[in-house]
Amino acid sequence: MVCTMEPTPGAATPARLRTTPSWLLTQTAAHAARLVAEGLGALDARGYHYRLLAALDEFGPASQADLGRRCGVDRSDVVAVLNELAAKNLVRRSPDPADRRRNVITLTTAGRRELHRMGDTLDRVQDTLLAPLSPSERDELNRLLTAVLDHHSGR
Amino acid sequence: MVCTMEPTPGAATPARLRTTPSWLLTQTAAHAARLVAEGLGALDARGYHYRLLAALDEFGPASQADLGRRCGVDRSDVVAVLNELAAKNLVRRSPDPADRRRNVITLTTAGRRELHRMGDTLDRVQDTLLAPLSPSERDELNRLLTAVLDHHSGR
DNA sequence: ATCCAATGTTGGTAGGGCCAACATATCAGA
DNA sequence: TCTGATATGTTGGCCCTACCAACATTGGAT
Repeated sequence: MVCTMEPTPGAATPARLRTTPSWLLTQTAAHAARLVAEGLGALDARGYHYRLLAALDEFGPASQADLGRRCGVDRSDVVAVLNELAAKNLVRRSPDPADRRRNVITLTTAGRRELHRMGDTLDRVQDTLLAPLSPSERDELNRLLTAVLDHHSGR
Repeated sequence: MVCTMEPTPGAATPARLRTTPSWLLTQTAAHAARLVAEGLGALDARGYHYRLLAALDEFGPASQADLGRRCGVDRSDVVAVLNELAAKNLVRRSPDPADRRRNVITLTTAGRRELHRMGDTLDRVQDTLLAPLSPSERDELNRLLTAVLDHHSGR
């Protein structure tokens, strides 16, 4: 879905906007989000799902709070996403014997399989997104964005 | 207020995410949006308000449909934002004698003044956002984002 | 014991980005 | 000139990401 409400061709966008980094960033991100939504949507998933599955795959079983911290997802949102993932048997949620406050979230085999499928479609999405950039330009973009991101994070 | 639900320091973010352009983009954009919201919020405004005012200032009076097309804002959202701007006397909405379907939206003196105030705070926001980048890096980022944006737009 | 911190949950909120439908008005072609 | 396709302003609604507040339960530290 999403047909993007971007400035329509034929109607010039104000220069004040075109030259503002925050505008460039949010507009480009909107395109990225749209493409990601389309890609993951075909797999009946959203960005949040991929994030959590990726963290589970890379770091192994974890508590919900850990997952949220790693992926930048609020605790309350983690709950909802995990409910959905668990309903599809992509993860298992079991109480942590060592700390009864926690749940241990484990990636299932089906979950790992889905993760890979999502990863593949996301790879294609990146390519579509960055189509106009050369490999070195893509690297440079990644570098700059990472710098900004690191700066505004805990570091 | 938005305190950003970013990956918490101490908890590593999955490499799969850290190296994915679309993730870098949306996360950075989230920071940008947060900073913009804080800045404009202090002036009791939002991004949409700035966009429309900027277009009016740069291109003069326009119809609502034109404004929406120029700024990438849906017609229905333009209505709401214009209601708010008109309530504050920042714009005037009058029927177009030449085409009775349209309204002619005009920037008022107060509107132009507010626009400048917003522009000033947004300038500061850009500086905060891009703090870790050198001037040439900022230019490069702008260039790359513009390329991606142009590619995915009407061109 | 006590108090503070962390965890999982529920239930909101806000902004940006859309869509469908409608009445009214315009315009181009038959 | 009649007519069907289009454009415009409006209303009402939906979704996703990003948060926040509050609460009960469980751990930890003192």
